[in-house]
Amino acid sequence: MENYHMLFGATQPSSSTSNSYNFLAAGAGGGTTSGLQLRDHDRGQQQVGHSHSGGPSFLAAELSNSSKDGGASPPAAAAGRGESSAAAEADRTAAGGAGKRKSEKKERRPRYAFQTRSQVDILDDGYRWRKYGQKAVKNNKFPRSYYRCTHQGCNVKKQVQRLSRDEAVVVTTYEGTHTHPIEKSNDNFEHILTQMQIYSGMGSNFSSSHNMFH
DNA sequence: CGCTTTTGACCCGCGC
DNA sequence: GCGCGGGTCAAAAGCG
Repeated sequence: MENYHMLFGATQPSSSTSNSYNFLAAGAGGGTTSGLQLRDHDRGQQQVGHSHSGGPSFLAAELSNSSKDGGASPPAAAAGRGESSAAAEADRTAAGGAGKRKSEKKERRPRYAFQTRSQVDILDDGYRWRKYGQKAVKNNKFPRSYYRCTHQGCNVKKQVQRLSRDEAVVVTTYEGTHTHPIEKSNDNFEHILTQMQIYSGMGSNFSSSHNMFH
């Protein structure tokens, strides 16, 4: 499909009081990353959706606006104990004491947030995910679910959360890029569009859906 | 049977 | 230094 390049006006760097409302992920070939406020991210998104040009990417606002986390959140960085996956982490080393995080070069993990309106929490994006955790976050009444791509060597993670404010809105945050092709046909992708509508918290008039993907 | 989900514990960074 | 909040692991249960 084409690229639905919808960049937002980007707006100003806000960061002033209240929620952070900036960053977004651009999608598609014309992708433009506008100011992302997320952490690393260097590869500038290499197609999230594989050959399909990534598909729509949107941003999410207010994932947690309590006191901390004005918009940036700790980059994960493989904490956990013990080894974890092969990919590159190893930092923690055996010394349980201070896990200094030196890592030299491999830490680039782009993050993309989408905000969609859907009745089902997990949208089928063509990849297979295994849930590895679920936690309740402070300001939301709905728990946040953590998924990881099951493909070997692919450390893409994703977390899904529903806003307590709008039960209809589901925020999906992807972290990392897939290193393998999708296993499902993309036709399905259209199907997923049927079950949700892209929702933009800021503009609100992104035209409403369906028209953009035909 | 194999794999996914479930669920409590653990761990870590940061704020106080 | 302690506590909170959040992210991940790992063991057992569930489901196809």
